[in-house]
Amino acid sequence: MSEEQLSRKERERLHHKKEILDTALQLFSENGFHNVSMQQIAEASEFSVGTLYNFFNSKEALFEEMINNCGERIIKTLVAILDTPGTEVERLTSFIRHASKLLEEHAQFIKLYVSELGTRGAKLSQQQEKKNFEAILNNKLKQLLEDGIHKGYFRRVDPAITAKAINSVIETLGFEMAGQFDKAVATDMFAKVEQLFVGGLLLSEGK
Amino acid sequence: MSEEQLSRKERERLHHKKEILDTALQLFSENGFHNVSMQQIAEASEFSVGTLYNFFNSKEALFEEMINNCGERIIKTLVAILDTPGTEVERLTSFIRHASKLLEEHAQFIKLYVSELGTRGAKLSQQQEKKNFEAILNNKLKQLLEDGIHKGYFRRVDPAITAKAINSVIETLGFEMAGQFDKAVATDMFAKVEQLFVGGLLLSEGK
DNA sequence: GTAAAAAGAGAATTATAATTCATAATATGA
DNA sequence: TCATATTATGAATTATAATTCTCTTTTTAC
Repeated sequence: MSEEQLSRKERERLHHKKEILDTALQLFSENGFHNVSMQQIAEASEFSVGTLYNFFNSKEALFEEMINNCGERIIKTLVAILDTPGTEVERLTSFIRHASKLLEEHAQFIKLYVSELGTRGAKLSQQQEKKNFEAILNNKLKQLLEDGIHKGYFRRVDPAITAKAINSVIETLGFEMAGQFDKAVATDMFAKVEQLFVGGLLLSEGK
Repeated sequence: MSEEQLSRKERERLHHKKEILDTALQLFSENGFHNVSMQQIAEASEFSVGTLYNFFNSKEALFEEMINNCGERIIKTLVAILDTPGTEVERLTSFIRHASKLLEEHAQFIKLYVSELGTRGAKLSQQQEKKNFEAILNNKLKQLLEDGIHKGYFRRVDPAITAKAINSVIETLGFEMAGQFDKAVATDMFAKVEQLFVGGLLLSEGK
């Protein structure tokens, strides 16, 4: 009932909403929540301020919807990668490699997420559905590491901290690259991350 | 001429300034730059708004001075630790261990720094002295790792990325703990970070 | 003890930006 | 084609908060 059965009108409305959200993402991630006005979003998206309020109850609501929207998409992709069949080593490797591509597409969002939810997180997550994207990912990765250790692939490090470490680096790199993404540089960096973590964790690795 | 030769009045003034800066740090790091008004800072520091403007030209200026103030102090401590005599292994270990204590003292600031300078960094650093604290630290750590690799202590990982990884984790942990710091938890976490990195980097480490 | 200077106070001013709302344009269906 | 309903518009309203400015209090120096 909610899949294909949308009237042209409804589809159009949804499309307009998406346009607004995309514009907002762009602006917010370049300037931060407080440095972007509804006016600016209106101009950039070629709608009027009134129309924005037609779609969203408040600037805050617009922001939250945008965050959830993007976060959902990204997390789905990453979780899918971690759930791929294969040994833990292969999956970890694949995860790090894919992160590079994902950063390319979502660098803007990641930057925003990290920088706004530092001071905003508390308030945000209390109110609404408390989708803590980072936590979901951390858990998933921790599980993978735990399994890998059990099966004797990895050294006996702490899975939780290691998961955090891996995610932190990825986030930091994404952060740094946002705005001036260079595919070659990114690929190279992530190869080094892979070497650092996968190499550092493997029991077999001699030198 | 600028060390001890300050009149009581000057010392007092400096002390007042410090009080304001401390209050500001507290408020800013709990709520973010835009969610704290000069009014609030005035009330919390028990001065009037007018007096704040007596000390600082603008809210922006107050913020920047606070950031530089704190950053300077922290970076000095960390660099000192990295410059301590001893082998690279010892120094890296010591660095990670000290980070825990440092976080305890400066968790608030670190949180603020990370969350505000994401969207603000560009503007800020262009204008003024461009003291990029993170970069300084990263370089120092990178150098240490490079030396350690040369001398055959560490595996041949990429020093720059590894430095970034270590700093990222420390930052992330600091971020998470800000506001609800628990010494025992912190110590434990950093022991695990140490195990992960120092253990993972050492060539000798068999299991 | 008093006049000049310095520091502090906080109400008034100004600027900015979120939100509302009366009006206009557009689409729908008979 | 016209009446109605929907959607879009952007100027007007309102709220908030930075900054200024005049007045008061305190300190200093004679």
